[in-house]
Amino acid sequence: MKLTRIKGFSDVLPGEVETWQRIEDAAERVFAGYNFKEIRIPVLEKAELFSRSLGESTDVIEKEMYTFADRDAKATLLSLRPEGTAGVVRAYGEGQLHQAEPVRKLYYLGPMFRRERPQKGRLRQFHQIGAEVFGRTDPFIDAELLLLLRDLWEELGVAGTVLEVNSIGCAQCRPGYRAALVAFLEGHREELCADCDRRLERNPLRVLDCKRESCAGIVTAAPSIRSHLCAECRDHFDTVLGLLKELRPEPVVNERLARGLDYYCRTTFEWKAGEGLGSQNTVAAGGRYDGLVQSLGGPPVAGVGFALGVERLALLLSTDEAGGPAAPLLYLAWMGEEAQRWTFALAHRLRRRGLRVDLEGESRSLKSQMRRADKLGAGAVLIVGPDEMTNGKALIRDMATREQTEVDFADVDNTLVSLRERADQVSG
RNA sequence: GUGAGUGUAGCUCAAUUGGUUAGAGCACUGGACUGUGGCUCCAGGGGUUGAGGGUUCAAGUCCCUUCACUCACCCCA
Repeated sequence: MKLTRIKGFSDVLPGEVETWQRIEDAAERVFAGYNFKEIRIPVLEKAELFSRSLGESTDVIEKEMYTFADRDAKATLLSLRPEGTAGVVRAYGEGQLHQAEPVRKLYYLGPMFRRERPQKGRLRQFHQIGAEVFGRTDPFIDAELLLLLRDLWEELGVAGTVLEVNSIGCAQCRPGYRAALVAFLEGHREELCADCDRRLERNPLRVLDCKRESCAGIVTAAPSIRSHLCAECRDHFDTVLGLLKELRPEPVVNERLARGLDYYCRTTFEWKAGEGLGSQNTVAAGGRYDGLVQSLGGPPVAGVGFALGVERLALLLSTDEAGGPAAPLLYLAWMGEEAQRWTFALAHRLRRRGLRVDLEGESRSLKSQMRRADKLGAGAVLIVGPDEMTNGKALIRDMATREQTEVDFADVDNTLVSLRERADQVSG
């Protein structure tokens, strides 16, 4: 093939797509139980929306966004969305959603785009399922989101995940902590790795979760975020932890858990996979972003949310490939042009009555048609050849029992429909 | 953006120190059974050995370039 997909963009082929459907179905069920409503937002937005919300100097903005000039006279810069929160926040403010009802629980799913080097669990077009809650400042909603995710894992049969939580403070207390942390790290500057030296300037909290042992050693002695939280932030975090007590597995407080995007405050969390994901092992992550809506020109309402990576979740599920139980297939085997035309019309009638039906388009031996029926997993095969056409009777073969019965053409439709209904009752 | 690894049939893999016409299993198609599936047996189709160049009497094999993929770093869901 000369025309191939572009790097980091992948096809989801039949066989794998069932896993995605399972994830999406489960997510929709769980969201419904928590009274979330779906929102659908554009894939393309003004570039400014993302630079204002994610932070000008984040890697996502600086080097990972697909940004290009529109064809209008002003050549407006547009970007393929690298994440979902900014767009949802924009829609919430623009649609004046807070006027009618300030508290909104929204979810979305769809493709996101970041031009990174692909690796396991990371593509340039990847898919997220996300949730955003507006107008709730209380810690109960933070906990509710985490319980929702836990329910989703349970619904999907995902095991071995670990929840890490932290509080990174608010606009009042974080600057103080940041200053204390920077002061501490400055004292160890020579011992830090080159990456951390850069982090110190750009996002000092990121030094805390450096993977290098040398840096991790230094960081153990660093000032603790928890001791720098203001009274309100500490109360909020303690309440969240208290509400999560019954969560299995119990969350791990990780004071070194930072966030890459600028808009987060207070509660942050990451849900990590135990095995099967390689180094990109965060399945879902999120946190609180109380000032974001207002900073984008919306009303002063609080926000909390998360996003989960569908590809990563699919990697965790693909091992136990329990495909959804599709309706049993009825296969129509025909021989001769007359029978072909007759079965073609029959197939259409049966499909309109809800049956799953298939048949060949070109003449093949009955043997090969039977082989195909078997391979396709047909529950029953209808056989019509020249003999049946002259007799006005068709053969129905039950593939499991190998029993065949003869049915008048006049009764074929109803017989097949009731056969299917009986099969549904047995399996359902 | 940085580093490492891997490219042979649709898939998983062979091919001796460089040596004839690049093989096998699975899958696919057909037949054994002129109108009946799973098992078995037989046969068949399918390859620019990722691409381009070089060395050599001779390259899947050695060298160079390039492309693709994979993993890790960075970053992040």
